[in-house]
Amino acid sequence: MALDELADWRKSHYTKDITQEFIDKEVILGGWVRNFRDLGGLKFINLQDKYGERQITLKKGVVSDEIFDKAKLGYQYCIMVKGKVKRFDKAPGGIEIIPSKLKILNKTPEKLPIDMTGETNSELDLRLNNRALDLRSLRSQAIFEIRAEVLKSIRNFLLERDFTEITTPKIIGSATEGGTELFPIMYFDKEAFLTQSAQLYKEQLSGVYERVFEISPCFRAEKSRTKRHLCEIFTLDLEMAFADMNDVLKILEEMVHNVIKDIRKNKMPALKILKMDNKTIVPEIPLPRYTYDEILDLITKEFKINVEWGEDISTEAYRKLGEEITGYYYITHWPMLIKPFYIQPSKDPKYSESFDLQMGWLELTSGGTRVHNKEKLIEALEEKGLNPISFESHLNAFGFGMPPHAGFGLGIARWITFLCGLDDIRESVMYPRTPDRLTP
RNA sequence: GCCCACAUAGUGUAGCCCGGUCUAGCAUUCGGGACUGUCACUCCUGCGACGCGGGUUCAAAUCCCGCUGUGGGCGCCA
Repeated sequence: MALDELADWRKSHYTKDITQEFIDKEVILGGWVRNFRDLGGLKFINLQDKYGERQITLKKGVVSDEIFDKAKLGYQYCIMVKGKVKRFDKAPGGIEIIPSKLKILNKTPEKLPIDMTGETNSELDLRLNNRALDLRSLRSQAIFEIRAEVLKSIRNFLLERDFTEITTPKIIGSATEGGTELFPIMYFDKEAFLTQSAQLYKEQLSGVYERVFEISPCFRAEKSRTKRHLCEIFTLDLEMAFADMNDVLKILEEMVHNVIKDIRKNKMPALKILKMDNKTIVPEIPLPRYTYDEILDLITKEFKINVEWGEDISTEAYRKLGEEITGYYYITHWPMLIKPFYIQPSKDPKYSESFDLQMGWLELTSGGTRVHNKEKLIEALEEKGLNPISFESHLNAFGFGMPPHAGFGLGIARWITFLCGLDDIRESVMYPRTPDRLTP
């Protein structure tokens, strides 16, 4: 059977728009077949679009024979329907569409590569191989609706508080910031790298726009094969001038509080689909604060896990911590030894004005007060064994009245993973990049 | 990078330990049929699989080796 042309048909509404006020009105809906049931003289189509679904009902004798016979549909066929909105109490939402015309715009193979019925759970790797299809599933729709709400809520929250959204280069010339491995690329005839963070640029811009944030990708060339690491990550980077760590702690916990409040207010159906409506709850603020020393005490004395002072906390210890402290909490004042050069040391220089925001066993955010004095920054670079010459252009910005500033970086995907109760970070990214996956 | 595990129809699984009874079971998808209020419709019926290569054995989905793929843990992680 030949497919139909779009021709002059245009969608009049999305499924979510069709409310009781539309009764007896004609609408044109378009989308995909989520479910099709043939009862003989009666057929039901669940048409889904980007927002939800509506039931299309075809009763023999009520709709034309032509359209009734045409309605032989498979999962995820792309269709458009012109029809009248009718009230019917037994229909989902009390509303159904009685079609006068049906267009089949595209078909699918008889057997789809992943389960779209909700009957079985296809493996994540298989789902990712067929991601454009998988993203239409109820579950994926819910995850990305929540992600969209998170991003919207973050932007609203920050813009209302005089933050300026910035964009900084993702292609950089030197790989000297330290820490993680970078992806080298060719920039015409020069070697260049994909950026590991917006750190240096956002600091510079805090000396211009005072309060700045950026939501953008960063790249980590680490062959980390875990359920919480990606090679291309999306981070919220925030920096505030005329502020220190305490101001950042406050604004971050307010933001977390607000975002979850917005999700519960606007995305409750999505939370319910993910069975997180009782788990993703608004945390009380201020969030609990522990110092690194207090956490270390707990780990070594209560959990009997050996972590030396000045070491990072092992995965094993974090997992145990997550069992003990289930919600969001801060760990502050990390040893200067394991923090990057731009972090401000505390009064006792063994410690630093730094913090992590944890959710259970997962690290969500790192941040702190930054060094804003050029001479001290040069000293700090040298102490970390880095060459100030290669930071010349960055240091340059610190010569023109750089204000005291503080900030943080937050892993968006990790947060989505936690908010949606997912098992694997890959599920919270539309097209995740891992050491083993470069397509789709 | 290191260690461990797993691989059965389109999808998800049972069988493997203890070789023969497996002509490989089940659910769903898919094909055919019945059905005018379903919503995971129901019922009848049919098609469809042991990752690849080698070995042991009278006999291999089952035991052994290699390869490939996947999963998990650790490490790395501004």
